[in-house]
Amino acid sequence: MKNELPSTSRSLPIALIRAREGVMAPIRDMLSATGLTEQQWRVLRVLAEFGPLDSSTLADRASLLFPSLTRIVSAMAKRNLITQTRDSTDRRRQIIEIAEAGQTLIDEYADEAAQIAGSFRARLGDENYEQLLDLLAMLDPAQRD
Amino acid sequence: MKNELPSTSRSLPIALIRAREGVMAPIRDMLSATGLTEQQWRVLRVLAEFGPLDSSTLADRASLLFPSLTRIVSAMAKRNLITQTRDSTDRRRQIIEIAEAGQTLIDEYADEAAQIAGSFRARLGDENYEQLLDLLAMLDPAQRD
DNA sequence: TAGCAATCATTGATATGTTAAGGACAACAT
DNA sequence: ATGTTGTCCTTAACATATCAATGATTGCTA
Repeated sequence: MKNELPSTSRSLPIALIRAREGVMAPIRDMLSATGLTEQQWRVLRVLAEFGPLDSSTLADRASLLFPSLTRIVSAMAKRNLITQTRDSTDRRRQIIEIAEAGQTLIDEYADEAAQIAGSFRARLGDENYEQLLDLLAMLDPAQRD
Repeated sequence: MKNELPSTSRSLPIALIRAREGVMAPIRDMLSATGLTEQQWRVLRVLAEFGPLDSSTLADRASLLFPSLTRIVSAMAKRNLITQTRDSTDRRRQIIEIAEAGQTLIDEYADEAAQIAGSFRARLGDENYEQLLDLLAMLDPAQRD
């Protein structure tokens, strides 16, 4: 039996890309005022929520690959948005913590970011929004079990 | 009234990224055997489905920005996967068409790609899968109206 | 305790995403 | 026919994604 490729208009990868474009557009508009990239914002968000983290955990929670994280963290440290500390018991590890300037940015833009998030929830409706998150989680390789 | 930022674990942008990772992983595994990138595969898929297209339409249907498309198309033309022709009536435009080698790749891997797509549909169930596509479409800026 | 494998992180190389600027052509008004 | 404006596409510049290779430590083991 032969499987037909779905039309690209009903292709899951393409639908995910387009949805992401739609969601990120207003966020990027907001971020352009901060000088932060989307990924840098994600790093700050995670650090603000969970406190100091080692690189592995941070990479995991911000959904960034290690090589990207290395470069992003290094750029953010130069701007004093975060601090990097070597773990004293295991010098391979690195602890990353949000710095004052980073926390200030978060505080300054949290409201606007929350409003953007809220606008998408409003567009879909609460129930659809929650279900979308649940369905997306089912595709997340980290949560498959 | 104050909006709270949602926890990153229930953040829509992050959920979209992770879902995309999960969906693309097996596709990338497949593509590694072809020497195609994910985007090149998408270009071939669109051209195979719709026939020869001008760059704008192709960019739109493959969800690629123009600068990316320029580079991708140029790389694919070098490998004779596609052909580029200047539009005779409007020399600004370019018509892009799948070439024999490109069509061969599509034919060769269509089954495997369809099976991967089918496995995600099976994981979510038909109904959930369709609803996911519908919800994602609601976030697509091109379909908002 | 010297050697080796495993872990954590960085670097390199190539492709793409993103924004801004530029180049070529077309359509239109004067 | 000329200049202006708009459209289609490319180039440039920078940041990120991805995979592969390498460096730096640690932990284990003979």
